[in-house]
Amino acid sequence: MPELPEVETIKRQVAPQLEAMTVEESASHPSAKFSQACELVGANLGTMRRRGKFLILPTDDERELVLHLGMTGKVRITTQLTEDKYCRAWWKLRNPKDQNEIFLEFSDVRRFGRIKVVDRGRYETLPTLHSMGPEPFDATLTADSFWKNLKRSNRKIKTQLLSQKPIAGVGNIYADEALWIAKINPKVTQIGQKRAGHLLDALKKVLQKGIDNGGTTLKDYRDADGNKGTNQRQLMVYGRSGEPCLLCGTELTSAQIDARTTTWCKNCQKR
DNA sequence: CCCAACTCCTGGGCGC
DNA sequence: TGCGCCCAGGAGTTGG
Repeated sequence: MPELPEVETIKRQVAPQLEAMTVEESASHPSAKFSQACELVGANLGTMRRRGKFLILPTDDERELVLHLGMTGKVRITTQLTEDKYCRAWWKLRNPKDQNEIFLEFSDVRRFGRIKVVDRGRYETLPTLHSMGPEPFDATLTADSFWKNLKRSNRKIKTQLLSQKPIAGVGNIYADEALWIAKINPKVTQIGQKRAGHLLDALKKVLQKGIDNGGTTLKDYRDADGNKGTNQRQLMVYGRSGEPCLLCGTELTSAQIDARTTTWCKNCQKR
């Protein structure tokens, strides 16, 4: 499940190869989730950026290609179209300087991913992106602003983190890891200012470590070069239900919180 | 506006 | 070996 570190890793790999390329040809899966891909033909590409778990590729005609990898989405750049029954869209790109030709491919087994082409900055059709909270490493995100944003909702803290509103880019893995580090029970609905600060520190720490390790590969995730990340070796709680807490030895608990498997230590993360 | 419930998808793991 | 069942879960949609 690509979260911020996985999407950031992919962005860093492909952004330099796409810049200034011209879209010559495109094809996509017929589903409305992917079919807008073809609207990009004729455009010249700018610099890809990441916002939360979304990849955004601006064009010189004031539009943007918006990609979301969902659960099993993969992005790669090739010199020849890959034979792949799960390829949901591809774009043939030409470099106007040296006439070199490459393909940008979007593959997604489970089709939870999405491809949109929008006018620049117009994200009304992408509600999560439209109301996305601050980037974790943005200077405007402080312990105080984070705490004030969390206070506005009375939903469980785990649910709030996954909503993308208090902070962008956090998914199930990094949410559980950060809550464990900050010693916060995932079911609490309100936390104090000081604990909010600890949680923000923990989130930044686990996300930065995830980026440094090239992402977490549990099963499906691969970077744009087809390689696995190594952050799965660093996980403290995710996927370790029933195993001992690495801090106190207590058997880790797991339960569904708003239909998401959540793992935590009942001793270290008391209500 | 907020929120809860439901939906989308398919490979892989499991029990029998 | 193979069948049926269930699981993984981010974000869009819908209705209250």
